[in-house]
Amino acid sequence: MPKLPYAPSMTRSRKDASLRREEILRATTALIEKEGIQALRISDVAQSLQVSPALVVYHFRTKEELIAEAFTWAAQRDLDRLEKLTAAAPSAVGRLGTALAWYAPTGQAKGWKLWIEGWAAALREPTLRQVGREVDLRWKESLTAVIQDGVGTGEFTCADARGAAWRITAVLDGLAVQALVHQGVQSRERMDEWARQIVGREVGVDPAVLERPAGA
Amino acid sequence: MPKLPYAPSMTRSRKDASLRREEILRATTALIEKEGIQALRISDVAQSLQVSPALVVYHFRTKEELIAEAFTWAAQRDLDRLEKLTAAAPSAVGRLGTALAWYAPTGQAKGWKLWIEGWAAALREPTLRQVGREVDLRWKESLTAVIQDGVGTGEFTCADARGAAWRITAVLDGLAVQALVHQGVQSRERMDEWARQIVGREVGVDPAVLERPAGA
DNA sequence: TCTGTTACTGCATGGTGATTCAGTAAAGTC
DNA sequence: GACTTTACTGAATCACCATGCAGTAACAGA
Repeated sequence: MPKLPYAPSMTRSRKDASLRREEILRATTALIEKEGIQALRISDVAQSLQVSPALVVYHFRTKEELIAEAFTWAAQRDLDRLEKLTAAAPSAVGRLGTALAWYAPTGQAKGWKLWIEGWAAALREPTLRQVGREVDLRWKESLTAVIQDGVGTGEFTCADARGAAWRITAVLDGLAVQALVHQGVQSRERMDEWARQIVGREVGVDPAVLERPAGA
Repeated sequence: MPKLPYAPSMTRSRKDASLRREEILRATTALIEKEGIQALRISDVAQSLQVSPALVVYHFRTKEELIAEAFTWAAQRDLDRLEKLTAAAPSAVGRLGTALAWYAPTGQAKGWKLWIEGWAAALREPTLRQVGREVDLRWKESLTAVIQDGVGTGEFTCADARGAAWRITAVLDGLAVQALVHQGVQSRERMDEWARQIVGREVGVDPAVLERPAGA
């Protein structure tokens, strides 16, 4: 990361605080995802938005606060998308398949590096641990709801929806580690297949029916 | 972490380089485990051994190098222990059970925080990624060997030992995240049970027979 | 158009902590 | 016991950034 000196623009731009805050949070998460928390400097965030470092501090009192809010923001974003996605599909099978297609580490969700960073940081920072726990909980609740729903309609067979959701979550986390950290040993297709296999077992359906739906 | 000034001792101690290096690596991994890579300062390592910060740099040219070697050392250590443990048990079932008892995140292995830190760091540092990959590989190979062994003796039923080892590894990683980062939602017993359940399914045995053997 | 508020900037400062270096002491060699 | 090698130290140095501050420009309301 080259550190160019801050270059002022002729005319200052000025934005509504909430817009600016969101911009900054988006930039921050992007940088953490690319370079890691270690390497995150306030001046990098500022530079990527063409503003002064002092502005970042103006909106977020400290760097720590910035990081905490960035994770909170990213979590909210992912969860909202999950809920939108699962709301869309007509059947429980479709909902589960769509969720998997997005959130399996082989899927479109780009956020896994961010979460791996987050895990490590949460080991130390109570604030981040709190955020992590809430996200994790909401995620599992959404998943539990989908499973119970499927059990209700007869699509799934599962004695313990909550436990199943928990186990599925754990498996996805573990797959993320394999996919992103030890990447390269297994093909994406095989990993996908295994994820569906484990999930299929949990809810008592053929893994094939969980293949990514056309519309997702 | 209080930062006391370095206090020289009356008489200098002087050790063989390889001993000193190992001491330093042990101290480094302990500190990373307790406080995280972020917080690791060379002077902390030095202080915990009652030596000068300069000595640490004398043995390891830079902080980065120190960290990389610390992970390598810790990995080696864990793998050696795994191999010793699995060599001891008489049956494949016993070996697998023992390995699980140690390396499930609910077990005696204290290193999981270190590895979570390592995953995040490996996302950026190629050296660490390399180390991680090798450990992961050796771990899976040991596991594969145990499984194949069990298949040979008729203790296990498993069409794809390598795949099973991979999946078991992924599940353990995921459990580690749940246990250490989102800790507290599930009891240790239930997590253990689920781990054995998943492993049991993979190798075709009743989870109960994988319960921690008496001697482990 | 004046006035106040809010978003924003440039610059300075201060703490931190890795790395350097010039030297010192223990151990080994002959 | 002189001489070399190796482990080790204390005291700088040096770069780096987060944060503080004193002011400036945009905008809103009257």
